[in-house]
Amino acid sequence: MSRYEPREIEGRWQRVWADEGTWQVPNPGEPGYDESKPKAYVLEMLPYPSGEPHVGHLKCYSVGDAIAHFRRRNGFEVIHPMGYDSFGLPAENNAIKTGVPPLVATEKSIDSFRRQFTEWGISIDWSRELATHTPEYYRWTQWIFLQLFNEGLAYRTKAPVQWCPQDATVLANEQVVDGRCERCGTEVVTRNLRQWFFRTTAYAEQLLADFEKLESWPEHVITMQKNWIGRSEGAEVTFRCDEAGLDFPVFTTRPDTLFGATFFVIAPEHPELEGLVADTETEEAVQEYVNSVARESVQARGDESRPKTGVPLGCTVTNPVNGEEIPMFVADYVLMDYGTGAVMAVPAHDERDYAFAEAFDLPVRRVIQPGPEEVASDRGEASADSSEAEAGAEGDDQPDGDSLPYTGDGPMVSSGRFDGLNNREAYDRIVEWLDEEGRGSASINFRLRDWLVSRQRYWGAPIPIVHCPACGMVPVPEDQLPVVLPEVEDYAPKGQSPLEAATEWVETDCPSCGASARRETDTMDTFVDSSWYFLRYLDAGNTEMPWSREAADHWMPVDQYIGGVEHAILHLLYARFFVKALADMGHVGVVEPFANLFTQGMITRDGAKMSKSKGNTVSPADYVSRHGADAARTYVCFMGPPERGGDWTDEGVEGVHRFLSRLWRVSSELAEAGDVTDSGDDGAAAWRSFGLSLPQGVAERAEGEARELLTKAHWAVDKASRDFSRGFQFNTVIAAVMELVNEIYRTRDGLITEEDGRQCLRFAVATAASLIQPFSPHLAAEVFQQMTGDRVWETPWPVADPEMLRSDTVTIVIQVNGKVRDRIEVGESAEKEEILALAREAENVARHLEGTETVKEIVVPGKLVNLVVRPA
RNA sequence: GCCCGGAUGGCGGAACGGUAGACGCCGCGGCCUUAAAAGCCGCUGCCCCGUCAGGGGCGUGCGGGUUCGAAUCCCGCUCCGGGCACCA
Repeated sequence: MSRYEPREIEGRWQRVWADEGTWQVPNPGEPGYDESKPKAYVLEMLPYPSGEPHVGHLKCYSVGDAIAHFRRRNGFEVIHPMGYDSFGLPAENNAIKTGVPPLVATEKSIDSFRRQFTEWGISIDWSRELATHTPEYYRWTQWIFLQLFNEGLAYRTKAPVQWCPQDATVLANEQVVDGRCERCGTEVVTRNLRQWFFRTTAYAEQLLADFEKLESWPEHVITMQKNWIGRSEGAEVTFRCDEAGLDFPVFTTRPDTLFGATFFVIAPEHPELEGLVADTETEEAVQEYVNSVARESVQARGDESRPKTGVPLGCTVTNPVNGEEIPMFVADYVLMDYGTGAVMAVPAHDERDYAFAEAFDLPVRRVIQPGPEEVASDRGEASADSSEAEAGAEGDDQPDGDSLPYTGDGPMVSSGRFDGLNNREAYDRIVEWLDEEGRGSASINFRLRDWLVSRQRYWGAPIPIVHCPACGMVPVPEDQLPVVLPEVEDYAPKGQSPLEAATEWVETDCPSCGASARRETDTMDTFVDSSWYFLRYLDAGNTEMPWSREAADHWMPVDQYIGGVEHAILHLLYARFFVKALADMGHVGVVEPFANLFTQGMITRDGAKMSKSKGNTVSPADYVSRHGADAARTYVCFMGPPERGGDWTDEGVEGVHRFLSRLWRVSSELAEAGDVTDSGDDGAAAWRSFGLSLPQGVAERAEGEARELLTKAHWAVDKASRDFSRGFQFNTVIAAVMELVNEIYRTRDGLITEEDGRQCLRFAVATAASLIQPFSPHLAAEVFQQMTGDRVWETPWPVADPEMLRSDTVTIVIQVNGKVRDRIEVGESAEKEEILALAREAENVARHLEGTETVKEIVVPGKLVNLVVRPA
């Protein structure tokens, strides 16, 4: 007998699918679209094409493809496209190192990705393929930029920004991790530069609120985004500096501690700082301090544990609640880009202010006493009496609950007419009072900042703006798009865009007045490209617009999005922002792009993340050529729950290959044993119409092993269907099919010799093929055709017959005092009394009941009996 | 520090509060073969009693609790992984 040759089988079916365009789905209204079916948009995050695909890609697209197949066979019209996120730094850095232009390296890599996706047999609608580096695509990226610009959602401004010295470009906040560049790990520094931003903060509230509109996202991804957006409620309060004639608003989440403010701190980047100290004796010291802070890396400055530093400014502000003059400082623990860049310092009730007060020997004034619970917990009777409070605050012999800084709740002290009130109540009252007095108001602050989108790099979409000496910033007219990325000689980053060197391209005429003007030379962050690609798939060939509203209305939102958790914040947040902005402009009808999100876990090797430097990488191509795509794909889905990671082992792939070989072998053996047409045309017809059924009479006649095999097949269908829907438990779906194949082998010898037995075997084998199809589509197609003459991908997902899931007898476990002592077989509908009687008779049970009296009898029908006894 | 995950045989992992360890890997034994590979069949949590048949005990990171019954629920920890963090 011949053996399982995956390469041969896989190539053959791949050709069928390519020739017939099996996975192509037109848009509604076009020929071939089935309006009667519900739609499903199944999408995996598009790959960044660099070199060859790795196992992470294999897993992502294997998982996504399984979902796509499952949806198709459950009656959905499934759109499942593919593209490439092909602008980006790695290709550019590679160009600098090797001299190979980014375009050349990128397109070579795309070819490799496309070839491998085909060899893996991923069911992709190639008619919708896109690559973000092509002018056909980035024309529309530029178009969206202009829409945002016209809406005031894209703007250019000078601001302190994060600069990566290695990549010589600015970075978005989201691209700075622990003060280092997300890409290259270099410590970033702060620079004051004129840059382009998208106004993501305009959607901060909606980005939070619309989590409600999602169907199913992993909870931890939502949490991460919520933390990133970082909404906090509080109040904005104005402190006035009379000497300078300036008002300093601050944001505080604790207006209830206003009376405890004993000093005031502003950030080194604060715009008023320079003027405030100009021509004073503190000017020099302040200047020196500001310079030293500017030299520090973002990481060093972010270190919470190091001692507080700062410089007094020699002037004061007035606390609006009590008229006190409190001294001003500049200190780097106050950040310019959160709140207003200035804080009121309440050392008694804030860790950082306390540390600063200690370092600079500043007064600490307690304004909240420990609440009742705290008092109870530290046996000292801390006086809640407001008149005595002052004494307790400065004492250095305080017991536990009284220690400062105190961040809990309790009654107010030293707070004028708010004394005695609980601080939570005082919070509202103080805000009300501030509002009435015009010295402050309730306010909400977000951690989220606007998205810095300009980059001083080459390999990205040019920003479609022209700078005219007369007209200022002029958008390139839509009919002149795309602004094509020019070729340059030198990609090396020099702190300004390499596009500056393309003088012929840079020098242009103002679209507005015709005078000579210069093009914007910064390019866009590549996250801009990937923030809308899922819309372009819907109408990929459209040359009039980025997508038609009808196409978007039909297919959006993405029903199932699949990708790595590493994009939990950046990509997903940006894409959500884009869709909200586009919705407000009327270009799409949904406000959330991804209704359901699935994040797959990372595959490791020898317990470690794969990397070229560790030499533990796995090349999918090697395994595909050795064991076949089906084995590699099925293995990554079998390793464990797909949302969790897993460690790659060669033995594991071989095990799956063995399982697939067994299925193939029994199939070809059966094909030889009897012609499919033996079961008549109605055999194949039955598959088409019922999904899963046998020729007339066979099931009814089946007994013994034949019956057991049919039962197992229906059990597998039921189990697989349930686990598929239950959070994509692919590992147990595959295990169920393995069990079925094992049962086929157990019963094979007895059944293969006669016609009915062969029918049952054929049924079981076809069922196994049908169930494994989402993971091993080639082998499934081969086996299913051998068994039924039909095409498995055109066959509905099978449904188990409830009659076949029932068995006549059930095993009842008998416990005595919770310990399993025996098992009995009883009729399916046995009565409680009958079961109990049989249970007591069971040999081993009877022994354990000797010399005892029964206290309680628990009977779980069809499952177990627990006899609770005690010595008589 | 705060917020999420996770911990089950030699390994990856299964188990609506009801037979812990499905399925796979590794290992061991048998069959086939001149031999090997491949394949097929079987065994495989740990310990103890028994010649066998079989029986008993222990066991899901640790300590408590709820329950007839807990890997699963509750309380308190430990360790590992991830995210956020001078955010006022």
